[in-house]
Amino acid sequence: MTELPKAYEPSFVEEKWQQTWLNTDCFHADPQSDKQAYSIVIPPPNVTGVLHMGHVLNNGIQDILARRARQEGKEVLWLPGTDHAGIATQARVEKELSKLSPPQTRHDVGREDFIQMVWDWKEKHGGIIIKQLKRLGCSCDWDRERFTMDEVFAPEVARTFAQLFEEGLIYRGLRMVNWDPVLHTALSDEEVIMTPSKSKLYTIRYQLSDGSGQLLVATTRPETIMADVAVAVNPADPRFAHLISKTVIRPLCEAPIPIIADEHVEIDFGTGALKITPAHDRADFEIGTKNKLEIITVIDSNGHIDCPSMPELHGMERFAARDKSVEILDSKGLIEKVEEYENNVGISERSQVPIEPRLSMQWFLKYPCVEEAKQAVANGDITFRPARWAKTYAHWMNGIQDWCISRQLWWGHRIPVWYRKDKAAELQEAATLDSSNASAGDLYVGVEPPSDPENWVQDEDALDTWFSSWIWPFATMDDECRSKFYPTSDLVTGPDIIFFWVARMIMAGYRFAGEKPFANVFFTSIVRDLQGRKMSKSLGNSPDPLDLIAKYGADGLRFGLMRIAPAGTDIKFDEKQIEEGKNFANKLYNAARFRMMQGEAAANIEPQFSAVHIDVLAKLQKLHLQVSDSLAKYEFNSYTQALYSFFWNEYCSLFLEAVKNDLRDENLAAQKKATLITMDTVLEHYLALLAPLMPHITEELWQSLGFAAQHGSTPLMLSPLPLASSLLTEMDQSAISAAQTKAAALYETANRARNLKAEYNLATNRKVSFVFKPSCELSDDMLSRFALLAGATSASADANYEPAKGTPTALSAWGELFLPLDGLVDVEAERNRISRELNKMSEEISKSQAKLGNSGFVDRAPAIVVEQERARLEEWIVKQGQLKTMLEALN
RNA sequence: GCAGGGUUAGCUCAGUGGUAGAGCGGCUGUUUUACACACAGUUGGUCGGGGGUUCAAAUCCCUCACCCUGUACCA
Repeated sequence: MTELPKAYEPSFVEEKWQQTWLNTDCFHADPQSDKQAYSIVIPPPNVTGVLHMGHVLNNGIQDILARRARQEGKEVLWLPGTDHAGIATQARVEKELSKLSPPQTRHDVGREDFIQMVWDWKEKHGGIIIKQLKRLGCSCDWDRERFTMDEVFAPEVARTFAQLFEEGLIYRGLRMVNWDPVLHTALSDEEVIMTPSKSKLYTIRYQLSDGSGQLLVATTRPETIMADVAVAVNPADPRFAHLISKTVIRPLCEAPIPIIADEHVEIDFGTGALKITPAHDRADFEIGTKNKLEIITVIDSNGHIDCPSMPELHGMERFAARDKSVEILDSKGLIEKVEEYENNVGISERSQVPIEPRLSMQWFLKYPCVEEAKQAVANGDITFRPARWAKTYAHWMNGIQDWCISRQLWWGHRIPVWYRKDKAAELQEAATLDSSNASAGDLYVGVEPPSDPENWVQDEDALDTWFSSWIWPFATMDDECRSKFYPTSDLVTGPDIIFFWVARMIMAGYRFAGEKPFANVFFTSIVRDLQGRKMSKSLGNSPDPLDLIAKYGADGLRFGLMRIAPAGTDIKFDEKQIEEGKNFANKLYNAARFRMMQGEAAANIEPQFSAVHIDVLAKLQKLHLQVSDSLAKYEFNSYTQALYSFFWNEYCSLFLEAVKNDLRDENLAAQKKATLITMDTVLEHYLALLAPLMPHITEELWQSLGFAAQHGSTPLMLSPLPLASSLLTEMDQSAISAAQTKAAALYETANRARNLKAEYNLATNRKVSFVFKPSCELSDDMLSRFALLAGATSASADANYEPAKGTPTALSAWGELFLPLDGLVDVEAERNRISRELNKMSEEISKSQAKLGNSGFVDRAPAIVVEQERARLEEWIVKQGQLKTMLEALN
């Protein structure tokens, strides 16, 4: 007998197999293979990031897809890598600098040294997440790991820029952008989170220059008044028509400014008059441009007031300046009223501070291949799952705006643009720069620096991180790899980056690789805490997956999370679920251990199969179908659930309990052989079906149960999937169905017997005997399996059985069932029990009769449904008769 | 404002027109030689409210409420 611990200990086993897989190159993709290709590129996590629950879900799904594809005989590339994450990483290192004494900034260090520091930091702390992904068991081709700034990828980014520039799609210009005053950089619209916040709406009196009265203006930003260049009213507003083209006195930095007419002003909002501050508001900028108004800037890049002519405010932080300017206005008697007000404020995703709309010189991209990208999703060439995300995508694509791709950062891809030294100053002030300037020889744009670098000055800015990740699906591959594995098969990612990443990759794919980047996009759920909040570091509500792996094993974590991952809605994460994953692993381990304890079957004997053997094999065959079906529909929770319920309920609770005696009783050698063969078949198939989800424990058991040895030492992860069609080959369908019916009757009858025992308060292990007045032929085989399942010492069939008065009885698929208790039972109680059952039965019968008496039902319902109802009714009537007989026997 | 999703047992969730389900929890019993990370039994639901379609509605339609998530904004 094999000595094995009673409980499964995952950590040793998991790390052992992770090592083995890596050492034997199991995950390596061969572009020269003639097998069908299957490929996924990983959504590259931030190089400085650590694994969170979202990653576990995301990469768990990708691993299932990749491993299953290998089993199906495909050549699988799962391409891993990390993202340099410009802002996040730079901010991380700047934080370190600020901790020095005295605190330093990147400017103290200088560009080159600072970038070197980030690289050093990346070498030291980066890539933790890669180790964590390996610990999760991810079967990525680690030899092909890419980094968005490595020596292969970086030139591709520059090449992309250069090509788009030449096409005239990239230009530089003075535009209103989202400015982050803490990080000192522009942000794309997608990086700004509109957040409802409580603020105040101030109504301010602007005096007419001619002294004939005042104009009330409502604003939330009195600190920008010094930059007002006009007040606008709606031309259709009769209240103000007579004022248009008059002037009012700007209340701070006093000067006359015109009253203009513009349709953008809402008549019904506020006072109906809008102050125009082109330098500090997006809409005002447009109105200003349209009306050719001056642009006055009074807030600097730090978010401080820059207005020397207002010394009281000059240099103040913007929010302090707001209070101060209200104070000043109030002292002049210019505040009409102050109201509480809720409006949406744009918050920087990165620094969490309100962004400042600011006029600045930035690089922009007009997206390429927008139409193709739209069409691809609309016509199903690229499938989105769940499908509703296609609508979100279409909505964004229809309102698509030019992408601000420059960031005032040092860590990242530096913009590959050089200015002619003698013209640099002039060029950098130009309102618009594009390929026409390059053709004039003033600009150089290219992957390599110009050949005469001394004559050129490179642009200071870096590119938005997403400008590198949008080419990830093809720029990570060399030509050979691309010809085999591009376009990729599936992309698995979160819906939160549908615009940041997915949409942009589609456009880049069409533009640069001539084809869609992937055939399917699966959007995962978002993992939330039990209160429904998004998991975040600041809330501290995100469990560390590594802790969970330590506690429950990577397999347990994967299983538990996948089981609650619905397709389409968010997950509320509950650690209990992960514990169940661990319990399941333990169950599987013990079932395998049980098999190992039985040894091998005698060679010289014919196996004798019973209905329960055939039944479990038929259920296994069905499981094969459920698994392929669920995976084909990307329904990972139903895949997991099907695996769970087959193994725990069908195999362990029913089948194993019904066959245990075959293994114990030495007179049942033929049955034992059948049982061992069946156990081996089920386990072999089952481990393969489960392997994509729980790769470690299945690999371990594959080995210890001897399946690896039988297949020439092939590890499970490289073994082809056993076929459902290889099961029950020698039986026709009707024989299988007959066996299943027989097995179902056995299990159902055993349940009745257990219920009966419980009803009479007999402990599970109380030794009892059952007697049947059979309604069908009962073999000794079936009776002994029944006794085992029911926890009885014996069961017998006796057509002439005369029960003592009051003997507990039940109806079963096998006929009347008796539990003789030697007169221990109260006749009255038994009579009551049967009467209660009879009442229940009568209710069901009348309900069913009413239904069948309804012509609407009989005529319109599908024939099969009506038939079922009739059969049910018939069955109940028979049972009713039996119960009546039982009741009479008691009297 | 607009769009999408959700509301089913105490909890987490399945369930696309035909007798309301699973796991966990609760309660009762069992250390029966694979597993107490277990086994057996059992208790929990006007399927968010209202209306409609239908012989039949958790399921389809309308409406209301509440909760999410996007997205657009008026100072």
